[in-house]
Amino acid sequence: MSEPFYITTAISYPNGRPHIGHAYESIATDVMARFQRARGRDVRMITGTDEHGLKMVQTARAAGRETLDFATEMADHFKAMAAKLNISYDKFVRTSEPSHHKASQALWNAMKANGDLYLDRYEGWYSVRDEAFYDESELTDGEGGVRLSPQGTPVEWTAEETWFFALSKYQDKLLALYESNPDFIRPESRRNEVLRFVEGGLKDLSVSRTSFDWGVQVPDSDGHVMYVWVDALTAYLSGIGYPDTDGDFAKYWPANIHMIGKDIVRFHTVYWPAFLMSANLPLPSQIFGHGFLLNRGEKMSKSLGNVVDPMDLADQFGVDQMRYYLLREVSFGQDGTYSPEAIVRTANADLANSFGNLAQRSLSMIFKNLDGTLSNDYEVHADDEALLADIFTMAREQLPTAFDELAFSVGIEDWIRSVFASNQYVDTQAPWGLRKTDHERMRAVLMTLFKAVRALAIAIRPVVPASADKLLDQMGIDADARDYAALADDQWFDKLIASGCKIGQPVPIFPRLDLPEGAEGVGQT
RNA sequence: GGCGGAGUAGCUCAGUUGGUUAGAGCAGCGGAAUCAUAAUCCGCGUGUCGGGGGUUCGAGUCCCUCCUCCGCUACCA
Repeated sequence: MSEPFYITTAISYPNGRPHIGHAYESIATDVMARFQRARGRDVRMITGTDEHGLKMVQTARAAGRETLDFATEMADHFKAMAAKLNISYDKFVRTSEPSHHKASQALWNAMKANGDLYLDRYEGWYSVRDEAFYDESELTDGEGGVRLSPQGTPVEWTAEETWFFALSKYQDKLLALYESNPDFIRPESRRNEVLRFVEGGLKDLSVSRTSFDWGVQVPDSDGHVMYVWVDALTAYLSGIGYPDTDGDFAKYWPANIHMIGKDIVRFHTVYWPAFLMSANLPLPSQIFGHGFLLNRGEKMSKSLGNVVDPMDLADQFGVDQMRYYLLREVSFGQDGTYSPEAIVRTANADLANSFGNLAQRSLSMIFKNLDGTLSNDYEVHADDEALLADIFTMAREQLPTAFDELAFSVGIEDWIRSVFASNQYVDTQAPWGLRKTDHERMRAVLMTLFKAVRALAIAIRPVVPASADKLLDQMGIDADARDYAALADDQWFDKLIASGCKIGQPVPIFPRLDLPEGAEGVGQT
């Protein structure tokens, strides 16, 4: 059995429709999942929605809806986005599901059994909006004598009985974890921030609420629901069957990667491992905090009115074009910026002009000049060997090495270099000239190109799965011969020829894009 | 305030442990070719490497300082 690989996106808070940031995270996670599948790993990918907490109740109420009803509608939007963007998740966890409640309660009981949960009284300035208590010193005065949190939300003096998690007990263990697993938190800059935070001392964490009931009931403690983050993080466990520790859970836990946004790094790198240690569960290998996407360099916000619907972007430019742009142009881990012009420019330059056209011209010549027939009984020249050697080095070594490190833009750059090399090869060999002067040599060149295009398509397939498949379909490559095992198979071409494969009139896979009407800033901005 | 990151060609960025004339892609200009989605290929960049100072035979690459932007964090009226 192949080695398991478990990866998750963050469990999104669905008090609104998904935006481009959600799309970005899902795409990056999906590319990693597809890449690992291609490498032969037994992949499990989980995504979902974190539906509890007062904010959901309030948002639903403002919309005149029942909370669960509203949550269901929003969760459906997230599912629709995933479907549209070709996200290959195995399970979509909704934290409102009974099975998830059961998992959260099991985790709770495990932490309690370890002596890390205790009931106490909490008094302080509480912000309903932030679901957090603040110290007196953090507050500012708002209009009409209202006290405001650092986030500018109103706070009220609140006293309630609450369960605490003994986070302070775990300070040393967490620091030891970061020390012995330097890659536990990535990228490096996030790791440093967390280190400093934990070194500064940890206070016990309030992990239950009594002011509302939309959440997971605390076991044997009427009136208490769990703090949203306790049950949200548990989704990574419930998604693979916990508390049943056999089956999928035994196979996939601990997770290889939790992919999250940089804004929730602390919950995942401090609270989460502490909860797991408390429950005596193994820890995930890595938490990766990716950056944010900026719209033309500006932060997205509802007030600026520049929030982009990923569904619209996909409709305008194409799903694969959008996936490609986000991974190629954004250095993963850092913030990135996008604009219609940039997406169009990149998609046209790389996908339509360079790669799409390479495939089109190659297959077209095979169709027209060789009647679509493939053959392997030609004399190989040094140029042919050099091109294929270059491509295989990229496809089998460079790109995989980069993708393993989540350095998607680096791997894609290696890929596009090989595409450039292939176009250079076409022009240098000029098979259209050989057609008249040296038909045998032309055949060798076209067969070399066929092999080149296949390897290029397989290499980039995790990023642009639908388009790559459309191309490989036209090339007669079996659906199950599009992974790394296929790239390592020396016999693939002979087998393909033996199957009697014939290349038909090719159809372009990446259309050239035009800048949509009304897009501002044509040219450089 | 503290800590950390960033500031390199019009745009987006690479630049390893300091070492030959600072690189890539895109955009732009010129040329070639015509198989192909008017796509491709070749050629063309005198950039104050944020400012200043320093160490060194030699610094984009180390040290100091200042400026700007960003992140985390602390606090004061």
